[in-house]
Amino acid sequence: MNTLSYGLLSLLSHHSLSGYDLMLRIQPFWPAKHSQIYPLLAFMEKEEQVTFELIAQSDKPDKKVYSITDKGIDSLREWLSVPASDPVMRDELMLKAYCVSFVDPAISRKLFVSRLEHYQTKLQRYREKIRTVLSSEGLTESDTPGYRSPLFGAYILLNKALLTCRTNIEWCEWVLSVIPEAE
Amino acid sequence: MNTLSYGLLSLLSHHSLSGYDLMLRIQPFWPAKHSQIYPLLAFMEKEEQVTFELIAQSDKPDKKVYSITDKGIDSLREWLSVPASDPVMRDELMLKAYCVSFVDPAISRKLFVSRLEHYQTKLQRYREKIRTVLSSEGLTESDTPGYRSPLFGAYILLNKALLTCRTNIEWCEWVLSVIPEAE
DNA sequence: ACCTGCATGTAAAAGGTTACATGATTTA
DNA sequence: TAAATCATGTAACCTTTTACATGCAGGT
Repeated sequence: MNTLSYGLLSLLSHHSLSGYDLMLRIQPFWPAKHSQIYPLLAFMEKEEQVTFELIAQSDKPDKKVYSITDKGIDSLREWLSVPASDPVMRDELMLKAYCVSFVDPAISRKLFVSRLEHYQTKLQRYREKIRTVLSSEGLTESDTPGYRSPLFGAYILLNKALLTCRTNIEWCEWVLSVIPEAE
Repeated sequence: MNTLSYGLLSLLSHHSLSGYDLMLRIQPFWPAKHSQIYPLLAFMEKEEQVTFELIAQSDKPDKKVYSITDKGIDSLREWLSVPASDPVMRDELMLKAYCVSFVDPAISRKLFVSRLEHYQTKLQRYREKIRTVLSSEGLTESDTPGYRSPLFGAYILLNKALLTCRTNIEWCEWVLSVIPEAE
């Protein structure tokens, strides 16, 4: 049971999901490929942290829908009561930023322009997401789901994503303002 | 030559450094242990991206001080002209945040309080760092190093670190304000 | 016809962490 | 006296990515 497996339990604590859906949903918080998820789920099932039900589908391939067990909920509670380990961030742009002076400003600008676009696209997606999540429970954008609401976790995470995106956009724009257009 | 090796070249483009120093300096941007750095440096030396000089020390252990070669500078320029890959962030707290409703608010609060303290400590360190970096070239806090200044990279990175720290502090404080003190 | 999405899996390779190994000096 | 810092290295282990493998449905 590593961090990723607790992440899967965390997602399953709200809804039952297929391995494929789990893979898609965990991306923003803990990037992982299906090749990592599927064997982990098999292991977690053996450990009785999750169970699955085979769902036959006619239009799409059949799927295994996983649910958290009572034992899984216990694991989750225990995991929540120990402090979270430090975040790990690896960003190639930070390594490049340190030595941008070695190339022409036009080349440097491209790096930050494409990153800026990346964050602008993400911001759009998060904005839409927060609307759909809130409206799913009949809430508007000025409402805050209460602590015991099943939406609470998603809500605070989406707020974090929005704040982070905006900060990154701000930084990219500032960097572009201090790199000359040409020399 | 993977991303970490370019990161080492990036650091070496400014100063010659020992493996130990490289390990310490790359931490904020691309966490890596010495056990990963030393074999990589040996490989990079074989590839003629770097050279090293054995420096005997009396008070401390002897060290290998690495320098970037002309071939290394060429690699760096080429690497800078291709777009940076997407950043990868893995934060256990994000996984926990999604299911905090499963435990008592007091337990949840602890998670965010300790993370808040973590970022406050980091903010202090970055504030000191930016002062020492700027004053090393006789600049004050209102000055911005020019694009071709050897300080430019460090300066934009420290600004990013400050912005990110402040955003994270803001978010932790907000989360603590929406988690009840007790139920 | 070809690509994308849905859906599951395995195998090999690369990347990263922890542990083992050594040893002097300084600080608590 | 115990721990931390400086300094380098290897070996074992775990995590993550890439590639291999299959197959149907729907859109361009």
